[in-house]
Amino acid sequence: MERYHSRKIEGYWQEKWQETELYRSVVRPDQPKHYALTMLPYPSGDLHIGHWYAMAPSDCRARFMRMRGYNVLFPMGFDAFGLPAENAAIKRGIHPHVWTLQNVEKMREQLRSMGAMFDWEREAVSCLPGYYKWSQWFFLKFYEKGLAYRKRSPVDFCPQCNTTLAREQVWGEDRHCERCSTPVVKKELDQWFFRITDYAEELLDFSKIDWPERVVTMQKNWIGKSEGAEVIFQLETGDELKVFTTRPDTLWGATFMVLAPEHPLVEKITTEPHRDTVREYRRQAERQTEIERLAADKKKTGVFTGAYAINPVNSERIPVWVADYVMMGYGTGAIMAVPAHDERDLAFARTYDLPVLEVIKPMEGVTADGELFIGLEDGVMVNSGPFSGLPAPEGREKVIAWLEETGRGKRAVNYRLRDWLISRQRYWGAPIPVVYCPSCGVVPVPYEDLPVLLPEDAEFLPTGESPLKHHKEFLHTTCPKCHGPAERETDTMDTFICSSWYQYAYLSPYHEGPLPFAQEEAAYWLPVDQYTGGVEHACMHLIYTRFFTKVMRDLGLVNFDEPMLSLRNQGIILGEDSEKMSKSRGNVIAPDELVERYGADTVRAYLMFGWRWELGGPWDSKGIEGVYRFLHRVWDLLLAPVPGSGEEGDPPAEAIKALRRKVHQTIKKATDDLTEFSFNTYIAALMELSNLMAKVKKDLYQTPAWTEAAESFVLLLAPACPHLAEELWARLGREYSVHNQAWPVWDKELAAEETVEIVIQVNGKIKDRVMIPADAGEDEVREIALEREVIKELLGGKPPRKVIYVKGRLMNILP
RNA sequence: GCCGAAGUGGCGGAAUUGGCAGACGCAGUAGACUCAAAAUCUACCGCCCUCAAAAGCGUGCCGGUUCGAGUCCGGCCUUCGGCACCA
Repeated sequence: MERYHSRKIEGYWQEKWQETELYRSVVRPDQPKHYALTMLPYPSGDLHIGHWYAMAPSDCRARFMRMRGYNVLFPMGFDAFGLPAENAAIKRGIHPHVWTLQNVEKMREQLRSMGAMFDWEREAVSCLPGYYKWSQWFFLKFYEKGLAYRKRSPVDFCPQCNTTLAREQVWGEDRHCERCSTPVVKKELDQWFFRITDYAEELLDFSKIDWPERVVTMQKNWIGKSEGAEVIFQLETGDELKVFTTRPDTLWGATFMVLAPEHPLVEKITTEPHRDTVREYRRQAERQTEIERLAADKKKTGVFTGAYAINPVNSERIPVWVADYVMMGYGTGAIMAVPAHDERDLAFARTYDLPVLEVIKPMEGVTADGELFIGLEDGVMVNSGPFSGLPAPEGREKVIAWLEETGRGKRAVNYRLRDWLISRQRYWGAPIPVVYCPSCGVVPVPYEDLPVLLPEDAEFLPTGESPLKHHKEFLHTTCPKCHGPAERETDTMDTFICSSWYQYAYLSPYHEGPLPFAQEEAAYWLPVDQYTGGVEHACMHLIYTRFFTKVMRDLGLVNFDEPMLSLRNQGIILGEDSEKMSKSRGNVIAPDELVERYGADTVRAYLMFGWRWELGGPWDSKGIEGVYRFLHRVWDLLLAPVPGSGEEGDPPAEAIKALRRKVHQTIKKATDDLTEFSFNTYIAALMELSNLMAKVKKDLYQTPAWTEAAESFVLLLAPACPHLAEELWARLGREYSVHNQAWPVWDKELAAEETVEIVIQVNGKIKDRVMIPADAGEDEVREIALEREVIKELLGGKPPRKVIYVKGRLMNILP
């Protein structure tokens, strides 16, 4: 008999699927829809095993939903702008455009070899003008709504990538670039920002989405909401100094003020005798942030300005200091220091011998850790004038009310989240559609002039300035308003903008018309039902795309609040040495070679079977052999005839029952597991069924029970191994295509066990096992159990004190 | 330091959510087939003691709740992620 030959059948069916447009997804208003989406790849030119690990199980899930009767949209595209293309150009002299499109072409082929149900008619490539026209369109809409603005400020700059970065793209303690791991430096630049902070509060609401707790927590931490009060301190110079505090109940304990070195008031309020030291300190601080932020020895330094502030609650005169432990970028860039109840303030006070005044005492029964009551939120206010004696949480509210009444402050909320810096000083991105006119100022490019085309013939050398700046024809333009000479913005947009709306682009790629996507498609498919991808995007892409969708809703483009209703993260496949895969380590697993050797179906099934999907782990080249053997066994099991079958008498009724039982149990298990993304146990269940089928094959081959088992098996296998299932389906004489069949339904009665083994415990220890009818009641089981020799002996003729019975599982007898 | 996730055989991992710990697979051992090897098939496969059986031990550690704990509660330890002078 012909053996399982993966390469032959996979190529054949991939062509057939394409010819018959099996995976075209079209709007069918009478059918429930399911929009399954997996994160789009960057076209690096090589699909690696991580892509497979993300996409193949996602495809399996999408196929499962399709068989369950949903009209499924499962699109694919490319996040095609970005640095590697430009770097390749610099290094090897290939134009980014050529490099990228070649890579897209290659990866398309690699993706096809996976046998996924992607609808290629909906493919979108973000570097094509028909796509980035709309990325620019969104910029203009954001600008119109006041959500895009230009501002000069100290920003993070990656000296390796030669561009500024968003706060989200700066990682780790050493504040390195997310792409190249180089530590970033600060630069004072004019940059475009998106006002994501306007949506901070709404982004904290996760009630409408089923996302992993992990991602929700990371986003909550990232947004970093803290509630408290803004308090106004009068300075003796007559200036007002605003500070943010989460602890207005500790106001009476404020014994000094601290300004960030960059605080605008510093220069103004510093008195003559202190001017030189303060200036020197500021210079030092500035240098330090640029040179080495790593100095995490946390020694507090600062200088006195000579100025004094008046504490609004008790009119105490308190000194104003400058210190670099206060950051300009958070709150107001100034704090009231309460050394008695804040660790950092205490360290500072100890260093410079400033007074420490205790205003919160532990509640009765609670003892403070040290001599002071640092950081804890409960306690009783003391030394706080009329508020003394109040519990601290209540005090906070009362003090805020009092501040508001007396005009000395107000309730305030602060977020850690910063506005999204979207300017990049690179060539390979969508140009920011703005013109600078000497007489009209900042002028947005009119919608009808979109796209602002990226010129092909730029010099993309990494100078730290945008290459477009040196492209004269691009740079020089006319003002859309006054038609006088003007200059274009030469920075391009962060590629995360392109990926913030790609799920909408797939609906009608490169859409022509007044809006970025077709409304009739949107009305049917949106929002995304199931999103899958890596957790590393928790605080970047996944926040940005939520932000985009909320803005789109406010623009009237969509009528929902969240882009993706459900999200699942896969883990990471490591090299066989348990290290992260990398070319330099030489531990990279190439999927193309695996497909060549084992076939796509084996690779798919192994990626599902080998690990818990959300965890991932090290590759095991022996493990994939096991799955390969399994698929070979399946082939022989379903296709190899049993010589002389059907000749000798009736098949045993018990075996038939057992087989049917297993089939229906497996249907249930597979259904539950795929619903829950438990791919490994789903494959294991198929293996169990095939093991049983192998055992009973010689007795039951070609009986109706066998046929039912065989067909069910193929249907259950179809989402995981689409090619093999299609081939088996055809060879079993069924009509094309297996992927248009309905998912099998399990029959509760057939799946039910007739007899079950229950465990008999005495005092919680297993002493005996006995088969009982599954529907036996407690009394019946008790009778059987107490008659067992072992149990009788252990009880010594006495009646048991107590008997616990768990139906169909166990009986625990206490003597 | 704060937040989160995870610790189960030699390995990847199961365990209907409080009820037979180790499904399924990898690796291993023995056997069958073979001149031989590979492939395939069959059996065994947590630890300890034992010729064997029985007993005993066993889900990171310590304690608790319970007839019964991998699962629940309290306290630790380790690993991996995220955040971090955020006022």
